[in-house]
Amino acid sequence: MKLIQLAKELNLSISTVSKALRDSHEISASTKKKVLAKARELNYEANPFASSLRKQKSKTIAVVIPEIDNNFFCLVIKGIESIAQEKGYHVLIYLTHEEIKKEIAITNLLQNGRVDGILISISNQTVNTTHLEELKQKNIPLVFFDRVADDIDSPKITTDDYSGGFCATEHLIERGCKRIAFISISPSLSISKRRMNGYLDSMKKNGLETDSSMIIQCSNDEEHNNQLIRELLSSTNRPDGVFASVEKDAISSYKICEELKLKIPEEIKIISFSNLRTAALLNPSMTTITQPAYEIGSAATSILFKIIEKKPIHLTLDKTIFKSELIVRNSTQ
Amino acid sequence: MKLIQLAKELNLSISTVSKALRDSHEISASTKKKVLAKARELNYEANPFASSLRKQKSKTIAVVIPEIDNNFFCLVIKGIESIAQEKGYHVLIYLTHEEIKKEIAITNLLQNGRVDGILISISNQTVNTTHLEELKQKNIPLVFFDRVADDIDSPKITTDDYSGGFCATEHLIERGCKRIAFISISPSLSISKRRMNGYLDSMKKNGLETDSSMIIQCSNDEEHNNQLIRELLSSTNRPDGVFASVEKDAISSYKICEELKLKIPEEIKIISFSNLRTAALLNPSMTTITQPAYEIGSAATSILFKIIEKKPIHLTLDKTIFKSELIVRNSTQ
DNA sequence: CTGAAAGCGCTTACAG
DNA sequence: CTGAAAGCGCTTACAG
Repeated sequence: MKLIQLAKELNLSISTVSKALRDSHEISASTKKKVLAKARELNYEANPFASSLRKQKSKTIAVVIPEIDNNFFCLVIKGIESIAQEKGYHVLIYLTHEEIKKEIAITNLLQNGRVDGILISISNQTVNTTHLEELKQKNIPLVFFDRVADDIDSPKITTDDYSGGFCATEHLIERGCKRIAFISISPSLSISKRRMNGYLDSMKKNGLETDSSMIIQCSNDEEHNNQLIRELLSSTNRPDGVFASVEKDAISSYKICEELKLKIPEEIKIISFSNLRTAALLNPSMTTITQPAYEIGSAATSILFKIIEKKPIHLTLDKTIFKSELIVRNSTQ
Repeated sequence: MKLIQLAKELNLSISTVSKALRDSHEISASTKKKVLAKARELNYEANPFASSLRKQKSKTIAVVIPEIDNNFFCLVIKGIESIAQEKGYHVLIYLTHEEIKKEIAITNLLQNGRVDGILISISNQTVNTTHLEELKQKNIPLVFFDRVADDIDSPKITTDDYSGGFCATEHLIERGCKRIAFISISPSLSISKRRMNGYLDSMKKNGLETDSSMIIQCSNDEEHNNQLIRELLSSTNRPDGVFASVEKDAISSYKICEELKLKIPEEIKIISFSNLRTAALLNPSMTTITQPAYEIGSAATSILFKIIEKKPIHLTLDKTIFKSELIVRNSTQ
């Protein structure tokens, strides 16, 4: 079903039909009515590529994330989709699998008009950010969420990661922990640094020692990470508290504790940043710092649309920092 | 960066440059080399809408699913993405939120060339399938997975749902359950019927009674579903076994048992279709029938590409049925 | 208020 | 082997 066919059916020119469909003020109400009716009857839908080519707009946004089998990112996508659907926009999904190489390949694909804007949470290998700078230079609207690139001047939606790191550590200390192991995401991520700084400051404030043996820097090799956690938890001076930056590592820690027959929370307490729906049902239920993932997704998307629509952005929106919530459960009892 | 600019830089016509970029046999090796080098240098990427309009191909597929905050669908997407990335395809995501109205709106958007193919798992409200039939009539490649529309002649990737339903029930009966409550997804879904038939046949085979009070037909109103489960579990002749078709309802059941102080598995046993990564860590760990979600996603996508590329499809692939796995844990001990 | 025509940026059949 | 030209299906500035 093309415009020309629709026009023939109506005995009108394609110009008139096209204008009627976009509700142009040049067209009479009666013509509009006839055109709309016919279009609906024949289920006419404009060819998206012809429209996009002509209008230089894609009606599409891209979401670039490191992984998808993770409740945080799933909920973020849900939030993104809710706003995009409202705006009649399409959503492309790209996974970097935590590889900078893939992230660059993806951003290259997005350089030439395929999308009107990009929402991105960078990979844990992303240190050099020239590929992101290039998007900026091409004036492609760009909004970061959660894992942001500090050196790029674009809106950033995050949670209060320093304070999350600090409060989680304070909580463990209040519950009697003295040797607290911090399991980091990649240390190069600023989100990871902020969480770790919160942890370090809380430890220092309470006069507790931290040494490198208590900080695990995770890589992308899951098995290797588990081995590091296993070694730490089975060492003679093992920690009495584990603070995981991502739920994946908390789950690993639970499994390794079971393996080593370490009792949570009696022998070791566990806390984690997590959006697990089952946190309350775990054995024992897990204390979490939970981010408002859905809200992060929808807020980032709203800001992206402000840029796309060239609306003014309040400076306060430009660096939106959501609060995360400490939910105390039995793993730190 | 447009083709015309690239051509000027190279002192060649745009035809030649275009052909060189697509490795046409009409172009000399030396010219190709020069063109490729320059294109890389200037980071040239063809305008996707111009290409798509001209070639009548979008290099994009759509994934239409009822929800995303669910481990099954997350893993499916991961499987889909792996194949799409390999093929250089883009992936659009659409959520129906279990609403037939949204499903129809989405399929209408996909009628006019926006995608080269569609992967869909239908909403639980989808009984009438004319909107899917229309896609077929427009020759848009279509592959169903998990929640399939039986009456549409398209490839369908599923798991052995009847046998999953049967084995789960047999397992509960072996463990001593006599009154087993089946929590269904929407009854209109064929996947739901198959699971329920497996349940019913196992009950009958073992001479156990089933009455309608033991079968909960879930709606899209989460709170209402929970209320139904709560009423059932607090009734005087409550079940001694719960078989949930989706993990969401199993999680609700766990929570309600806690609320009612019903001990799992002593007073009530629970089994569920589920891809929860934390199933083994729940209190108690949950017995699951687990579907190979990632494989379902990648298999469905491979078949979709066979259709897109007009390769012959073996009849055996057309109705691929994966095996799901019964993983016995403590909730049915 | 309606319509003819140009043009978005590519690709490809055809001419040379 | 290279290039001029048509055309994919729209939208919109312009003419009438």
